Amino acid sequence: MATKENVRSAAIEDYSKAIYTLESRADEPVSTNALAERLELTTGSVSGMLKKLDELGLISHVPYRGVRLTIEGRKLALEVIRHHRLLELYLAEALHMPWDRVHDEAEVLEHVLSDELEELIAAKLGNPTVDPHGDPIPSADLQLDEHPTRSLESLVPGDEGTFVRVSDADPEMLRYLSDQGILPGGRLHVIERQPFGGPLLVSVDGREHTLGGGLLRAMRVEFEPSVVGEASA
Amino acid sequence: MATKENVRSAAIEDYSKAIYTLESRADEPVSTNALAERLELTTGSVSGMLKKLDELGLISHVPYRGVRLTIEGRKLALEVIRHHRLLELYLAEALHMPWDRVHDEAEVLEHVLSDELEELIAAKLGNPTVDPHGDPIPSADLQLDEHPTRSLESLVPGDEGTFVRVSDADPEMLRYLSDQGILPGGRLHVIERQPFGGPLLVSVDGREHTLGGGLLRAMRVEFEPSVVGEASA
DNA sequence: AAGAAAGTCTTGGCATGCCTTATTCTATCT
DNA sequence: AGATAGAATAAGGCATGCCAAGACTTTCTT
Repeated sequence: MATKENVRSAAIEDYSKAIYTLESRADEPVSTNALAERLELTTGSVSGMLKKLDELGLISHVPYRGVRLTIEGRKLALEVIRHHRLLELYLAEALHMPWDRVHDEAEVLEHVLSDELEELIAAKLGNPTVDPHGDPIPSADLQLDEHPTRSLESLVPGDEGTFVRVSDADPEMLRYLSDQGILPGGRLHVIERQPFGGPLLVSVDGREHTLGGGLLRAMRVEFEPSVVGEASA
Repeated sequence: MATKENVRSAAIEDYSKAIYTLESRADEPVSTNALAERLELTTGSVSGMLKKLDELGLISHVPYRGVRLTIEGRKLALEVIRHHRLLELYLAEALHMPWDRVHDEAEVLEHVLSDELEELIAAKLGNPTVDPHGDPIPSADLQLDEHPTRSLESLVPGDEGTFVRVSDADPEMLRYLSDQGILPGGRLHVIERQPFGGPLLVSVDGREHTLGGGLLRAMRVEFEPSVVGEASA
């Protein structure tokens, strides 16, 4: 209840964003530890900051049990995520910054983007709904629609869909993908799967590639409404 | 000598920038008081910060005598000024932000602009040399060429030149000028001058205007090489 | 199911950066 | 020399981070 409006700082925004993503991965309270790992801080620091965020009304924190965002907190997180993804797209589209570098840049700019500039950018881009990595951009009123997607890890031979999304966390990975000409929007068929979590042989837009390791976890495809492929092993 | 490289913060950059502009107004050391006023801080804060800037090798500070930027300090100041003016121009040109608002926005962004983004923006703009208010933009290697200009305050009837520059400090003033269609690049003739520091009757691009008060101090004109008007009263 | 070990979280003390106010010092003007 | 304006210092606050010590919880063992 004691929501103090307009208390923001880069740190507070980063915490909110991190809690948001961790919380939506598995819908359960986020642990201090998980947060510390994600933010690359010590648990001590996180613990102290959580107390403050709670006082600010952005989270509800049950000691030793984890935190959840309040409505206010979620709003803040989505604002920052909107900033981030709009900026990523803007940097890529308008300034032709390579997509493996937009993330780090946006990470800083997201905290200083004014509402006015946000609007100008969104308008310039035609109110886009996804960023260069395929991540959905929250709308101006902070609605976020996540399409259901599946990571390549869960696919089996014969599955076929559109490569729509890839984690923006690892620039190397992004650079590799664009070098290979594998880009969101590409049509993807699974040809063969090696056993024991081995690589996947796929074709993307007609060209064959062998993808393994972290790539399988980072890349996600969307199936068409009708064709719902089924995983088993 | 004890220049610690890469120590930057928004505060440090703001101090450097402020010292740079105050120092170049009248070529003499900048007083703690003058700085405090410009930065809207107490002299106590400024005094402490100057000690630190001195230790960082950005200024040389003679207690009770004022400060001057070192080579390093000047470099930092010019970098920030370059950022600021490039951003102002970019916001105005590429995003059509009204020119009375670009200043405040740039004031924040200037501190977080990466070298890479700076380059992309400069390239996009075609390596421009002046910002929307006519302030010169330091080049990539931090050369700044200030053309000699004269404020309207010093003009007399008959003088004629090009309106090239206006202070970006006051949004109201900028809004007023653009409402009147008075924009940098305009051809300006002085028709009449009221006595006792009164207003000036001028024509800009053929339209007559009466300009007085702060406007006369904020607006500057450039004379053509040959036509050097002379002031007297 | 009790107790110990392992894992997780909080607390408290400390550091840094930058600000404020109150006080003291210096320089200069008369 | 004394008044006064300007400048420096001291002491304290807030935000955010760190580390180390201790408290709590979960899990493992028997």
